[in-house]
Amino acid sequence: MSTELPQQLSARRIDRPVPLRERVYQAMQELIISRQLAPGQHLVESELAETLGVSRQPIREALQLLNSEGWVDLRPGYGAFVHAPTEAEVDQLLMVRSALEAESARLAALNATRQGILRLRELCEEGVAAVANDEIDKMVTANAELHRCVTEMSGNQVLLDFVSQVDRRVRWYYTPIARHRGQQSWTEHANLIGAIETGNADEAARIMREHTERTRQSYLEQRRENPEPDVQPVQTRSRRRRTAPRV
Amino acid sequence: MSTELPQQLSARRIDRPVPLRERVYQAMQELIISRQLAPGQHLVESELAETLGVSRQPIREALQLLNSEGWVDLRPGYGAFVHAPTEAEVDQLLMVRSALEAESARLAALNATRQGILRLRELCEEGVAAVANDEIDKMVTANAELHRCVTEMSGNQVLLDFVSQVDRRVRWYYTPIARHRGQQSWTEHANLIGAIETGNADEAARIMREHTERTRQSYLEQRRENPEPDVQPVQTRSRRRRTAPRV
DNA sequence: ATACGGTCTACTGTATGCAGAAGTCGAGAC
DNA sequence: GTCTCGACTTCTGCATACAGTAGACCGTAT
Repeated sequence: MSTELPQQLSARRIDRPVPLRERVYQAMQELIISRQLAPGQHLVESELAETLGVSRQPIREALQLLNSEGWVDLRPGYGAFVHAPTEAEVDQLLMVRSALEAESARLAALNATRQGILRLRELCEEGVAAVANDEIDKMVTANAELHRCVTEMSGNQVLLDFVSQVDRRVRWYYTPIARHRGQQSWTEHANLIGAIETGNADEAARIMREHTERTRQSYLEQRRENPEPDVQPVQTRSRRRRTAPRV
Repeated sequence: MSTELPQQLSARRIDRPVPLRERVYQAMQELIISRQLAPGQHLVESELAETLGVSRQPIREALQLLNSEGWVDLRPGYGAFVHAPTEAEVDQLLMVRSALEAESARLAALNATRQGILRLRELCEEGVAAVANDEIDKMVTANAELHRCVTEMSGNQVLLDFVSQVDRRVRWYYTPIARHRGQQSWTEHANLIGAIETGNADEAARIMREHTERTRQSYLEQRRENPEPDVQPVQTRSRRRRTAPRV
């Protein structure tokens, strides 16, 4: 081997064009999270295809994926519908999140690195600052980042996959009412980081558990105050009428 | 409404024909679990289509699903490959399982019903009997059933979904070396049931945690004895040669 | 031989076509 | 007016067709 290409391997392998199904998946997830596609809504493949400018094939594949992650329900023979979570389901999902996040914290305490701790402290400061300035978006972002960082520090890739998936759905359900519970949340984060830093696994897990459990309680309270604000009965099959309704 | 149909609603709604993609999914999962499709193997869509007697479309949809659950890896532009778990990944998956199963036990203890306990005891007896008679299959089945039963008793449907998914994969990875650890396992199960019956949530969670943790340790030991028995390097792209190789 | 380059083929990604199912609308019977 | 029945429409599920690409094979030059 005399012809060796310069060691610029950082040039990164050539980027395969991202498959359409991926981009459709991303796009539709956005549409669902942003409520442009309402829960319960019937997703007609041909409409989506036209809207996104692709054929039905990538749409169908994206729908499969969205279905398997709980964003849409695929009813054989009837098509896809945006998933409409029940109150009980959200609660259950938050419980699962609790368990997984607690485990993350436990493992993170065992695998903590100096850089990791520093990063956590940074994020914590960002969060506190965001609360002080009442910047909701930054708050949410810092919170998500911090939790993700903890899970990454667990060193468990499989766990990271699961938690990411659960968290995305939690954010979808929960974000509309998230702004509360800002102050206390970041004190808890600080305690958590302390426990992780000192390698106190059980303590870290306990704190994380209580932390996420409080989030769940907060959700339940919110729900009790304005119960099921948008509980349109899932229309069994919302066909478009053949002729436009008279105006 | 004078014409009311007899109250035989138990007749159950008409059964839509199960979509092909579902059956393909089932079939392929079987093929993977039974090792007829080896880890790392390239799954050519047209071959599968011909083998199963359907077109590529349902195959592709099934592959999407299998991919999202970690059974196959979809490499854009290169096709589908049976997932080849690394040792680390299996370990990590077993950790996640531990956390989720422990949570199941905790919740089960809080929601225990008389019937549930009875069913658990039944399964436990079956398991003990299977061990006594050295019936591997029955052992595995009873074990799976028992764990599933516990998760069902948790009353958390979301949790049940996750645990089921994780358990299926664990069984795929782990079954070949499962037979060990029979005896002690069922004593632990008995203790677990006791804790659930008395509603001792923390105790139930602790027992389940240690129980599954021991399973993980057992896995690690097995691996240490015969490390990576079938670690064929994943062929990057096993094309079929144009002309059959000369015999 | 060994290296290089062109052609060719197998495979994926995407689009289109077709059949069947299920709801909708309207006309006719009562 | 209300009910019933049948044609129509729209949608999904599945199959097929087409294009682009990446590797395999093979001849040629060195």
